[in-house]
Amino acid sequence: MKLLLIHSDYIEYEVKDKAISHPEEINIKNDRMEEALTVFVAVEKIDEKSPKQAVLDAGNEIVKTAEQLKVDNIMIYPYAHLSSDLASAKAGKEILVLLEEFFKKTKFIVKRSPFGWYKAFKISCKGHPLSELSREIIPGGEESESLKKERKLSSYWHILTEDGTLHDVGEFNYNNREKLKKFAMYEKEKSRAVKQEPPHVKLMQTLEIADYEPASDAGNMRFYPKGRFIKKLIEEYVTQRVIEYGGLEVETPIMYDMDHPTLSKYLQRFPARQYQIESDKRMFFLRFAACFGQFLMAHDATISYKDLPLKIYELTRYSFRREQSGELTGLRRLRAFTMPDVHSLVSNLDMAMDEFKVRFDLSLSVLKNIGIDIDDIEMALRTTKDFYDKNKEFLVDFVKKLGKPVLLEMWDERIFYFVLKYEFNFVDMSDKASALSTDQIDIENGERYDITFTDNEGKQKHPLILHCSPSGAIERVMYALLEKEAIRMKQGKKPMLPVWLSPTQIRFIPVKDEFVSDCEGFVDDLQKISSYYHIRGDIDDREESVGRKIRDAEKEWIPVIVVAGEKEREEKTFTPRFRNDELGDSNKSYSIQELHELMLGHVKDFTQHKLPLSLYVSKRPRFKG
RNA sequence: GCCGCCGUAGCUUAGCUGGUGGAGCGGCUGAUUCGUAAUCAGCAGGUCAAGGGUUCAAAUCUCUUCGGCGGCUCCA
Repeated sequence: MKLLLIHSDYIEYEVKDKAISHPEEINIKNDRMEEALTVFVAVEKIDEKSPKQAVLDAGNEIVKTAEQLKVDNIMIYPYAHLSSDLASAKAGKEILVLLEEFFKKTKFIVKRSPFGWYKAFKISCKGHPLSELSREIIPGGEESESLKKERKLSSYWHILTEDGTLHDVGEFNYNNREKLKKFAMYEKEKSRAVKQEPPHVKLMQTLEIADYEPASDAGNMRFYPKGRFIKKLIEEYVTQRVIEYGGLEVETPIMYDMDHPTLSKYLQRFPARQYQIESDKRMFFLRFAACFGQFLMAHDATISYKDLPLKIYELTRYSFRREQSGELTGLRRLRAFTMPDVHSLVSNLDMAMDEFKVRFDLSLSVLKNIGIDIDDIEMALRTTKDFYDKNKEFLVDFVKKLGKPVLLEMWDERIFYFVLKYEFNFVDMSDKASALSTDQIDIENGERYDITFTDNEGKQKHPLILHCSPSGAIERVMYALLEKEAIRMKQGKKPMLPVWLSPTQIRFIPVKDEFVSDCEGFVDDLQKISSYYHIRGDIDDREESVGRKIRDAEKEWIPVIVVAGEKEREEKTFTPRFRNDELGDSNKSYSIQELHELMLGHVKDFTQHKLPLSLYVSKRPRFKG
């Protein structure tokens, strides 16, 4: 049976002449239905063998679509032209009647236009992506291509534990692994319990980190000074780690010719997802990943096997994906995002697997140091059955490294360009999972881009390519950090960004005007201790009460607050308010030198920058209420 | 993109069944010089997201567009 489903504002028809010698007898010559799913049906030979099954399969498929579209009305419309292998007129009519009866038992209101007549009809199609669908129903057993693919994807979800056992996702005992359960359910069922605005949206605004920009396209954010600074620190940290790992940092264009022979093939598979721009009558698309520039560069390079693994790195600001508008939320998913992407060209699968291990450690370490721990993430491994069977030990090693069970998705055959992929996913308060770090073993693009290296026998070969983002999109890392703090707030704890990411690390509050100059001296002393390590202090010199200034500093999540007056001027020691106990003891006194050492422990491994704001709080504009 | 909800000063918001918008925070001015989460007083901020319609009269009803959120879909 062939179906053409049209989500229509209305469908109306008028019966004209007989199309076959003995058409169905009719009472009404015309009819109309509003807000209907119009189902054009061609009954085929194959349906005659098992009419009931055909009706059941078709009916269920139609119900599924109708529920998705939230329509109540269904118009069944015989339409022979959909098939070249039609059932007999008698069988066709019977099956359509059965189909109508199928719907009479459901909540839907169904009408059927008569069989065997030429009819004039008018239809108004809504025109959204789901409004026109075609389906092929093969009764019993065999499913349509798309269904088959879907089924295949959904039936191979497992939990892989450290002992190497594969568990069924549905039957696994999650016990204390609530987040893994949520992640598995999110991936498999796409189901979620909590329905609310993600808390990081309010936080990114009130902390003056980032905000929506109505004058741009949705999903293109503005970053306020503090947000830009935090983002820069993360960007630089990830870059530094990749360079230490051996990545060669490059920069490539953000737009590419849509007609370029290599790229156009790639694009044709996903035509609707890019921004397109015109320049001198040529059409360009904005890059949606760093791959293009790096692959084109590698294509032109002369590479020896001795150079492998060859690691090329770029931090794209930005990559663009025209995600569906309904998918965009805060910093979680954007249309313009900053993506660190390091590719590694390797000679064969063995080298790929060795390299994969190195990068796994890199990703885990990068995330951990940024402030996202193993407890905050759930891992997914995605691979083919073939790869799994041959390399089970290799995969289980990653589970052991992580120290907790992971979600394993397995395909019968390779559907994508990679044979193996891992992701670290952050699961937020709304049970939504978002991928952060990821790495893939790509066995297609070396050839597609005609990248070659010379092996030790002088032969030209295509490398395999690993695609890794050690942190995931920087904006998404910020989302994860904020969501993590939102969870802490809900538990009644004080939220805080990691010290190295806090724009102000120590806030000095003079009790009177006359102590502002002393505070300037303290900030200066802090800076003089080291010309390399910058501990960022500032001064709240506003004409406000001390209580008020402390309150404001707390609202800014400043890790250390120091009130300075007569005592501090005399003794040069301070009794700071530490935001948490790990930073220091709020009942003890510290000298400037000791405060510096305390802070240093939290920042020494990261990139160093001075305060990106005015030293004086009184001289700062407010970017957000 | 689809379905649903929402959009009042920079921010948070009051405004009942239509009768030309009130407040708190923030900002500015003045007073206060203060020791660990909000000092006091005054002033200035609003084509009620934008545009059209209904009406003597629209923040309020209606339509369209834009933006945000939730769900669906999607996530190479």
